Amino acid sequence: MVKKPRLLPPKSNFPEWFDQVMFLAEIADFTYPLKGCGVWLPFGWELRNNIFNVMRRLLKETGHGEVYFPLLIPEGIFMKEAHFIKGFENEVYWVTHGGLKELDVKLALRPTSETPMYHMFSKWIRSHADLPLKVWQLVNMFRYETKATRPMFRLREVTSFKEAHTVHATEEEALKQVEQAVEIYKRFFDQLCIPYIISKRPPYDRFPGAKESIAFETILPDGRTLQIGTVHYLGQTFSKAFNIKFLDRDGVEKYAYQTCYGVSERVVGSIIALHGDDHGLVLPPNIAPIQVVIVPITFKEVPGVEEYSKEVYEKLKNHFRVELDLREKRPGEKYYHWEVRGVPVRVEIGPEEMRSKTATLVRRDTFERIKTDLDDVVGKIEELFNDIKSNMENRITSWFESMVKKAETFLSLSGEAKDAVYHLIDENGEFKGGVVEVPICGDVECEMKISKFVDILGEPWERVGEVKGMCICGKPARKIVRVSKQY
RNA sequence: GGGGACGUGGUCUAGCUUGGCGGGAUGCCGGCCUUGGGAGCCGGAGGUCAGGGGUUCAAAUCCCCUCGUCCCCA
Repeated sequence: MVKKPRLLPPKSNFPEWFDQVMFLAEIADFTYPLKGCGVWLPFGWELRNNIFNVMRRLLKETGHGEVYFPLLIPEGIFMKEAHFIKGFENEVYWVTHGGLKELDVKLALRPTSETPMYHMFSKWIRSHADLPLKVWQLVNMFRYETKATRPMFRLREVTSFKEAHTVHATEEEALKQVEQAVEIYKRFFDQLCIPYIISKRPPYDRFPGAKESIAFETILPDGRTLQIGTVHYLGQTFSKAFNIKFLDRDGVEKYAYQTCYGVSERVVGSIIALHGDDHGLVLPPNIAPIQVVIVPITFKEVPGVEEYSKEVYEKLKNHFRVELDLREKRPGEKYYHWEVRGVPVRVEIGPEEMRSKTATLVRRDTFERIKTDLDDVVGKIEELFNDIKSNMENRITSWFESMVKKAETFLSLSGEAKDAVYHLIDENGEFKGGVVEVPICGDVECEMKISKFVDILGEPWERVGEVKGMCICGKPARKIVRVSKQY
């Protein structure tokens, strides 16, 4: 029997729960007195590093080199591409002073690194043999958000911005790279047990300067969608602005084709938000900072339990990230302590286990207790890790699929609610959450009408079959768009 | 851009109306007792009441300014 926790609000109260769990699980401290900025705490930072190491591995496997570019960008470089300037003019921090002296050239704090990178790319690239160029970095970036900021999800200092940038000789190659980027992100989110949909953003919602923008979205427990990754095909927009040219085999100098793709600490927030429960975090074992915790249950009149728990620790320490909790606290308090931190497996060691040379394993995801012989404990935990991961996947996937619905039509022009709106809004007009796939004719005016009610995510990236149904305007539909409410 | 609310030990908060010893909860430290789901008891540390100025015999409290945070509307 598992008791209900007292200190953490129930997850059904998601905003409160999220803020509290960040604090109680020692992920981050957002009491720093600056809007949109927070402090990563050791446990949270380790979780963040484990998550981005999954990405690091994937990018290395696919031939991306890790780099570091400066945070400060001279104004002249920042201002080279018109779409880009326009897209970021409202949210750039500018450094204007060095000490007391006003700077001759003001400096932007990067809101993303296209401009400094592409300035350097134009120096590095001379011939087709220099291509493709594929680099990435994990850095902080700054955006002067004017809307309400939220820990992990909308920040003024994004501390963990993974941005990859590639340069190619041909459009065909660059488009192939876009597909590879999508594949990399799929594998990344799969390994983190984050469910997603992939949508092609409509032209008016593309990254500034991009020819195509593809977005990964997940759905948070309150039903709103959260963009967790983007892949952009840039064409020659930036190569022309930054003069990224190469001499091709045919002796002709040509502008290169580019792509870029990014994710941020929103993935950390998503894992916390999607898998957590009333007891706190539930983490996939592969990224959990502590994978196994051993809690000895000692009695004054029964000596030897602590020694036995150390024996168990020695058995496990070379296989897992293990913590042996010898603090002088009662077992119950320790259970709550490690549960809120999402430790996947707890090992309880008391007099009974000591006598029988066994261990009691408790799964974080289901609280199920499993007894095992000490000799089998390593294999049993490995087995449990697999079970936990697939259980987490299964239960989040079935929830997620139930949140993505298909509609036959949107709503009539008179404003009368029809199919699609019923899926998103209840009888009282309250947002129910989720995503609806709706057939539309493809005229921008119709999309504009729809976007007065909901946010348009774009068309599904995956091939869709024959499109049926009717657009808001009454004409037969020719494509599908996904709509929702976004963060 | 416009409007509103708030700022008190680490965290949360009472006190402000009507000026008069800054109190509690939680967390932290020490001790006793205990340990199979946050137990209990005793003791203790911890404060620039956001900052500055003003009114007053006296300001967390009233007035002004600044800073910061949150919320609502465009």
